[in-house]
Amino acid sequence: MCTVVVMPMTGTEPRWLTEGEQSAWRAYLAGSRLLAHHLEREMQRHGLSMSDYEILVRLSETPEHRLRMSELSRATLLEKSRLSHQITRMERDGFVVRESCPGDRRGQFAVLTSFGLETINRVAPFHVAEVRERLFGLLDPAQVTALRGIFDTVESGLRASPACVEAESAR
Amino acid sequence: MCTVVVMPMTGTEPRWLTEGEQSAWRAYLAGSRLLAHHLEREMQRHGLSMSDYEILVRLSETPEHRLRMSELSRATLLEKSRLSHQITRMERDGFVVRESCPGDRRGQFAVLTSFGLETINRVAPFHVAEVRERLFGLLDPAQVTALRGIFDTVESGLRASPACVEAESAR
DNA sequence: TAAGATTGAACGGTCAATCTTC
DNA sequence: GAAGATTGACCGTTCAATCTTA
Repeated sequence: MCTVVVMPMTGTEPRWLTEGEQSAWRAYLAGSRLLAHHLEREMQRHGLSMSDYEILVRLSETPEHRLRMSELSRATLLEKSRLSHQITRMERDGFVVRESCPGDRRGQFAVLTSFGLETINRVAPFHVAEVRERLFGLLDPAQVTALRGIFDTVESGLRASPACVEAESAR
Repeated sequence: MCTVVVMPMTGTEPRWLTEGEQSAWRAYLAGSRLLAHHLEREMQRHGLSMSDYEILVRLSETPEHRLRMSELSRATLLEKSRLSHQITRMERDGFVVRESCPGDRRGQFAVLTSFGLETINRVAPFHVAEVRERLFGLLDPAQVTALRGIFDTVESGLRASPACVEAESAR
């Protein structure tokens, strides 16, 4: 919940949210927060954070099981310094290794280890089951379609904005 | 993005997400993450974090501009130890003060200061404008309704689950 | 000079332990 | 013993500075 009061709309540029928008906003904030916390806690039962998991997924989806740090940063929306710390921890835990990049000596690859691959293959079904149990299993097809439409729109809007281009530079 | 691959459904208990679910899930993860980061950054331009903001809102909505720590914890879904640290910082910054509770000597109130009230009144319109620009201004009425329905459902589902009752104890 | 990437310090969140009062 | 709340240590994220190669 992050807005103050409901007020009547005054024209083409309303300063407040309508009642419907306000209740939608509060539902979104509460629901998405609870869902994120829940998935994080469930993931911890397998010894992973959601960041760990997402990186394992991204790497496992590439043919060579490897991705440049900068590409991984863009794919996951993680700031590059955060990703660097993250990969350091995952290297310590045996999920990935770093390899230098032949064509560009500034570049580094994050490469999935066989242990990392085993881990993602083992854990993924549990995670999918959670997403199904807590989200898609509760929604009808129209809601699934709406969910996609809403957040595709939000994403496009933000990617087109100057503020986002600015934030790109950190990735 | 947090699921592995798309596979055909096998019966009543599908182990994977359908293509439609998968694309909805990825859109949600990307869009909600970008939106949260954007709102956080915009809020920082006013010298507040989103947590600061939410607490100021909650306190400003009560008649006496005060709330017990435990109530505030439940309202914001913040773990009680996190809330305690948070209020310590906000007290340092002059937004709130702590007051002991007459009827229950274990209890503490977080109380909005006049500076805190001025701050929320000043900042709220900017925040509402951002939520409008980045979310509701891009959606049609049916999408707003769907957003509420989806996350009300998610919230109800999680609140009813044993895992959530367990997490309650930290609040 | 810009791009790719890393580093360390500071900050915020989490966890377990603690303290007081009911 | 349980409820309300706090504390300090640890861990992850952010920010600014840095380093290397293009």
